[in-house]
Parts: sequence; structure tokens; C-alpha cells
Amino acid sequence: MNKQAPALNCLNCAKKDLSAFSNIDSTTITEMADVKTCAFFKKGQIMMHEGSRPNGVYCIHSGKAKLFRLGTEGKEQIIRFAKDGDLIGYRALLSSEQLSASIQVLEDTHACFIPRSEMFKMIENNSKFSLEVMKMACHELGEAGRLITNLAQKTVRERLAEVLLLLVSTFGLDEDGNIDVSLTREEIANMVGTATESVIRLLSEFKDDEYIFLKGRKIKILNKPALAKVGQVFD
Amino acid sequence: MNKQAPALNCLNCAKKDLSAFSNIDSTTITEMADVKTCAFFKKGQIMMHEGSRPNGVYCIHSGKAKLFRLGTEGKEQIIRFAKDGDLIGYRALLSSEQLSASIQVLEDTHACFIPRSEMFKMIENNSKFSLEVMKMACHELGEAGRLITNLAQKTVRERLAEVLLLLVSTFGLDEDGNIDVSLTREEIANMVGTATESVIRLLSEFKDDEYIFLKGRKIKILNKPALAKVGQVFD
DNA sequence: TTTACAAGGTGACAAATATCACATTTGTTT
DNA sequence: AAACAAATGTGATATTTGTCACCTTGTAAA
Repeated sequence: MNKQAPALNCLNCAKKDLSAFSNIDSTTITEMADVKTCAFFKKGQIMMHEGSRPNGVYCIHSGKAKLFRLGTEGKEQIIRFAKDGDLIGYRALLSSEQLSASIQVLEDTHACFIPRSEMFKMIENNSKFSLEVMKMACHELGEAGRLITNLAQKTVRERLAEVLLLLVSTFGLDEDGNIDVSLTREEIANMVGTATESVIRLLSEFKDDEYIFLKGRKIKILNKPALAKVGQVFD
Repeated sequence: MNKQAPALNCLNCAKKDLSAFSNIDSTTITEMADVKTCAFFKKGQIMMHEGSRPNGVYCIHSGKAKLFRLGTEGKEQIIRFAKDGDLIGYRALLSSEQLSASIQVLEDTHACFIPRSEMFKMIENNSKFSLEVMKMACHELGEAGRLITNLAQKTVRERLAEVLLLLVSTFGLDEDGNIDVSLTREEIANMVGTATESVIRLLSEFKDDEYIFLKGRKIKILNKPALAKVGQVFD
């Protein structure tokens, strides 16, 4: 399942500032570091399965993952992505529910596993951490509301444009200026909520319009304002 | 804006058990009750406005409200409903963000306003309450994921069937067995994410199929299993 | 290198759904 | 009661999008 991996230090973790642990006192961090374990997932592996109950959470140290639900007909719907510093599985853990989504890593990923008991201990004893996690959940809830509205009201073309901009702000750019994540056309379709063929056609359109540059799975945004206009993105 | 209303007692509040306050100790409740204020909203009034920053939260004592975002073209998208015992505005308050949705009452509503400072005080000093709120946010996050998947993958017909079942489980039935909430066809369309005309046509179809009974805005479910099948609802 | 398989891509067509125009009903205000 | 506005309902039509069939390309394994 998940292999043992070289121990990662939490206190000096370069990714700590990206995470819910950024402002937590070193005593608490050290206590947690003592009980956490390190795991490694090869590209394509599933970190957690929809429907199961997590025994703790993963904190991603390096890597990328997609969270998706299986809809009717077994079609994937990508809900969101996770990257360095993000917590995985906290929603189900804290609400004592089954996992509402599976998490699959998009590339080789190192992550730390923090057991259930330690998470609850920290939440009960450290109101700062507790508030931080709450903030995270509340923020994501806002994002979810935005996504709901977009799915319900925007056209496929608009949603695709918006998704491209979302990918940039989530994963940033690689050294060549491409969006720094490798997704299949099908995965993009599973974000947008459309057919793979439609994504292929629309991406070609955007390319013809010189909004984007395409080379295999590499996508570079050439005309951000134009895409924002197509996608009705105003912020 | 919101009128003063007869004081409601928190400690003996009949709705307390429905809320995040159900298992909170009476000292905490009493302290909160001392600073909370009571408000009354007439049918159609807006409790909070999308984009603004709340100074506290409302706890609904009696009434119903819809939470909606304005999408492109100014079209409402209903995200969820709130009823007795539900907290309003906590998401934006806790994440220090703007309100991601407006809240409008669907009928005359009594609610208690708990100021920002008191909310944060309780969250910091009462880990039980804190965990309760966190649970709430996490639960809603799961529901949002489900909604996202449905909007992305189900047909309008399927979503309408599902929405009808959702309304039953949210609001229950009145004395005549109708769904205990009065919504316009347009509001239903704004939940389903479709055109008002489509809702009208599909409701007629469900009526012809004797899945539902319609009389004005009153809707009665006649064949729940059939609707569940149409809506691909399996739980 | 060859093979095999997944992913990418294209065209034709069907189905779902939105839009528009208009009629009817209902509820509310004067 | 009259008048008005809002909501409901219906038909015709346009548009979007999904589906299917098929071909091409790239890539990883034998």
C-alpha cells in the first residue's frame, strides 16, 4: 500500500509555512512529529479510498494529488487538488463520516501520516491549530460554493477557460512557462464536467485563437485576459 | 434592517438540540445568551448580503432561509437552505472572508444574533463547541462535493428528482403530506441549475407519471422509490 | 525494433436543454 | 371589483453538448 519512506523533519520542514501548522508552537509540532510516519506514493497510487474511514490525515510534503468522486456510470468528478502543505482526509476524519472522495497522486508524492488520535489531541489542546483547520474547511466551503454556481450556470467553454486559470493559480508555472501539472484531456474533462471530446475541441479552439499554447499535455497560457473574459472570471 | 424581537431564552431553547449548541455546558450557553440579541425577519428579507463581512452569526430559532450566490447574468444559484437551529454566516466569519452567498428568508423568521467576539471566545475556550462547528463545516463540505458531482454529471431530469427528495429530507412534510416549504418554480430551477421552463415541464411529467402531486406551490411525493430511481439516489 | 495500448483527435449525428414568444392563471394592491 | 404584476404554463425553434465510430499519435514494454 504505502511504503515506508525516509523520515521528514517537521520542525524545520520547508513546507510547514504552507500548511495549517505554520503558526503552531514548536512543542506541539515536536509532539506530533514523534508520532507521525512518513509515506511515499508512486504516481497513480491511491492515498485514500472514497467510502472508507480514515485513521488519520496525510500532510503532503512534496507531490500533487487529485480528489475525485465517482458519479453515476462510474465517471470521475474531480473536486479539487492537493499539493505541498495540504491536509488530506481531514474532512471525513473530523466529521466522522466516510471519505467523500478518493485521493490519487498525480506524481510521485511524499506525505506524512498523522494518526487520528494525535489530530484530535491537537485540536482539543491547541485552539490556534483548531482555528486554523476550521479556517481551512470554511475557505474550501466557499470555494465549493463558487464551483457549484459555475457548474450550474456557465457553459462548457466558460468553465474550461476558468479551469485553465485555476490550474495556473493552483500549480503555478514550470521553467518553460507551462502550467506545472500534467493532466490528461480526460482529467480536464472530469474537472470541467464535460466529455473528453469537448475538451479536446475547445482546447484546439483556444489554441487557434492564440489564448493558449499546446504541446502534448503541456499547456501555456498566452492570453490570460482573453481567457478570463471567456471564463467570466472577474476577481 | 432587522427589527428587535421578543427575547428568546437560550438555555431552555427548544431548538438548541438541533444546533451546534446541543451539548454545550450551561455556563457557556448562559454567557452567550447574555450578549446575543434577537431579530425578526419578514418573509423575503435578506439576513446577510453576499460580499459583505459579517459581524457575527445568526442562529435560526424558527423559519427558513435560502443561501444563494449571484452567478453570471445575475442569476441566483441556491447553494443550500437553513432552518431551525442552523447557523448563518459562520463560514465567512471563521475564514475572515466576505460572505460567499446572500441569505434570504423564505418565511417570517426569528433568529438570534451572536456577535463575532462571542463566537471566537467560545471557539477558543470551549473545544467541544469548536469541534462541533468544525464538524458542521466538514459535513457541509461533503455535501458540497456531492452537489458538485451531481451538477457536473447528472441530467436536469435526474437533478430535479433528487432535489425533490432533498427538499423532503430538509423540510419534512406538512399536515397534508406536502413538502413543507413554499418555493417558486424559478427557485427550484435555481437549485437544479436549469431554466424555469424546464422545471415546469419536468414537474408536469412527474405529475403525469404519478410520481408527485402538484397544487400550486404545494408538492407531495407519491412515489419516492420511482423518484429515487430517476434521480439515481442510492443511499 | 516491433508490438500493443492508451491517449489524442475528428466528423457526423442525436439528444438534451435553453430561449423566445405568448397565453393563462394567480395573487396583490388600489 | 378592477387593475396590475408576478408566476405559471405551452409550443416552436435554436443551440449546445454528448455520443459513437473511427483514425492517428505517442509511449512503454517485450
